[in-house]
Amino acid sequence: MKKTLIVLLGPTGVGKSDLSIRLAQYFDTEIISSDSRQVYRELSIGTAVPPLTDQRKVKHHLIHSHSIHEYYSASHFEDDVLKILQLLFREKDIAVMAGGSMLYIDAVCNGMDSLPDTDQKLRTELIRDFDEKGIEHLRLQLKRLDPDYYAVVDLKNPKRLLHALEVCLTTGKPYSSFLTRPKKERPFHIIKIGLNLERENLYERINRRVDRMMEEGLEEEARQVYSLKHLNSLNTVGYKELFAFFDGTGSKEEATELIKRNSRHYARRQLTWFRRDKEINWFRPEQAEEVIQFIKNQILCLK
RNA sequence: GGUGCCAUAGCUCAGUUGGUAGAGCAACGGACUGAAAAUCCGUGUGUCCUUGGUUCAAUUCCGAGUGGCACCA
Repeated sequence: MKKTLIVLLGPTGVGKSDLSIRLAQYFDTEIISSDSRQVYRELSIGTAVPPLTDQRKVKHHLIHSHSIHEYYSASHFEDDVLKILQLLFREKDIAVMAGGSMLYIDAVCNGMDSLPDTDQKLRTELIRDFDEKGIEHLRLQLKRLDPDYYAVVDLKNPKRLLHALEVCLTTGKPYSSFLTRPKKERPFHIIKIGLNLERENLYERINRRVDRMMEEGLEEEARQVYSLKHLNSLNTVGYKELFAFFDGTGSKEEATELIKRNSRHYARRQLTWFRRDKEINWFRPEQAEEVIQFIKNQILCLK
């Protein structure tokens, strides 16, 4: 029988973690976190890592599995998850993946085109070029090296330009030549469950959760990694705002409000992304019974 | 009780020498292929407190009312 991956997704703070434990317990399986920041072992409070009591109930994967010093990406995540699933599916028919990192989820469900590893030195050089000469310099280079991608890329988005240039310069081939995007076939079924709430309720939950994080000591957690604030892994809601406070830019209260706002913005971006995916079956967070029933029916159909 | 000031977007406020209005923040929509909790693009959502008057025309000027603030009693 073909195995099944249950993908539980939704905006930040909607209640994915709680339901993921219910599902994993019900289907007697384990949870893979699809969260781009929970992988870092130095971060816990600000990334809303499930409490140890929950982690003891059900085995979790890809939580605290890496260091903020490591270079990690959606593609690494894809590899990691596929490896974990391969092992897990030897014993279980079902696995649960829960989290809200859109690109990471996509990497697992559809795959990413394989690209060469990026050279950190080249990236640093390109960023310096960008800082010194401006975005127009990046555009001109890309126009020459990859006119096809130049025609479709967001020319105002430095990250897109930088990454395409990196690939062009390391391989000597246009970046767009790697973007074949064949949706990769997975050796398992995927059932996507989306959780959502009315916007107002969602925002209230997010705001309350940020207050709770502050009570639990987010400030101290951020202070411990403050000296590393330049790391990409720390360009993260909940930390960057506190770093600004430590730098003397604004008060603690202002930082807290910014964390709330940026979390709300993040939730909106997640919903924009998810809205496009017609494979998602939407539920409310309290509909655990309905979700379980739905999954059971789906699995019957898939047999 | 008296005097003065204020009332415009969800909030803080600007403005219209009378021709139905615009900033910041908030909010909302979108993009997204190895940095993605990142990065980037877009959108004004309004009984201009109520009510009389003047006027071709009032959010704007005048009167009254209501509410708020300050000062004086």
